[in-house]
Amino acid sequence: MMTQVYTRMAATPKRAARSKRPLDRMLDVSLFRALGDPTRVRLLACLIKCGRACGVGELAACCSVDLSVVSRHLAMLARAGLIKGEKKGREMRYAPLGGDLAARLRELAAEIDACGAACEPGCCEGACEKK
Amino acid sequence: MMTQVYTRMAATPKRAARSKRPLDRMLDVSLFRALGDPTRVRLLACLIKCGRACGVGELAACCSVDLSVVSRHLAMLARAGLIKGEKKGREMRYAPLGGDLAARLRELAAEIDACGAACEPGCCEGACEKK
DNA sequence: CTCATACTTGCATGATGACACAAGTGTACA
DNA sequence: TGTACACTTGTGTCATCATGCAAGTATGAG
Repeated sequence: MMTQVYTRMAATPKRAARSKRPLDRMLDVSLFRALGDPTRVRLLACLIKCGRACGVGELAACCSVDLSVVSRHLAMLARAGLIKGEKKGREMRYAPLGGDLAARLRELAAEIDACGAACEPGCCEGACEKK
Repeated sequence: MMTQVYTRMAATPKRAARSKRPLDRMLDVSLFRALGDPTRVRLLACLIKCGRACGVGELAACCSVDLSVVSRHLAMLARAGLIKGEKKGREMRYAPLGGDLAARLRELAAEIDACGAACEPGCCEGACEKK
C-alpha cells in the first residue's frame, strides 16, 4: 500500500533546512553519537552476538578498558535506547535491544529513499538537476 | 529465498567478541562519527531534502557556522561516503549519496536481526536465557 | 554485624574535535 | 595580467570526552 505523499522538493539548501520532514527527527544525533565510539560499539556487538542479558563484569572481559569505563558506556547505551538495564540482586544485567535498533534503521532508510523520490525530473523550477 | 546460516550463538560476551561476524564490519564507527554532529547532520539532511548537488556557500547559508567549518564538515561527510564532491569550474558541488546510506542501514538492520535469530531456545549449553 | 561482591560515582588528565579568523590556492573573466 | 570569486588549509582556543584510579553505594552471604 502506497501512502506516499509527493511533496515538492526544496529548491535550495536554505529552503530545505526550513522544510521540516520526518528525516530531521530520524537523523538522531544522540543515537549516532552513542554508536560513534569503538568501545561502545564493541560492547553493543557483544551483547547482540551473545543474545542475552549480561553483567557489567562479564562485558568488561571483552574489552581492554577499566570496569568503571564499561559501566559508564553501558549507561550511555541504555540512555540512547540501544540496550536495557535491569537490576537482579546485586548484579546489573544489560540486554540488547537489537530489534528496536533494526526498526529505527529501516525507518530511516525508508525516509531517505522517500526524500530522494519526492523530486521528479522537471520539478523545482528547474533547480533540481538530478541526473 | 532464505540463505540463513544458523550459527551457534556465543555463550559469553568474551566468546562473542572473538567470534567474527558481518555485524562487526557493518557497525562502522567512522560512519556513525560522521553522523554524530548536529552541523554535519543538518548539512546532510539539507542535501538529501534538496536532492541535487549544492555548492559550499549555498550549504553554508543553512547553518550558522563559518564557511570554513562547513567546508571541513563536507569533506568529512565525503570521506565517510555519505556525499560525493565534484569540482565544476571554480565551484565545488556536493551531492547526497542517500541511496548508499539507505542500503548500508538496511544491511545493518538485516544483520542485527540475523544475529538475534541465530540462537534457538535450548542452544548454547543453557547459557542463552532469552525470554 | 561484617565482609565480599558488583557496580557506580567523583575527580584529574590527556586527547580529540568544533569553531573562528586569517592566509593560501585555484579558476574565471575582463 | 590583474582582480573577484569560491573554496581550502593553517593556527590557536575552548569545550567535550574517554580513560584510570580511588572512593562510595547497594546487595547477598555467613
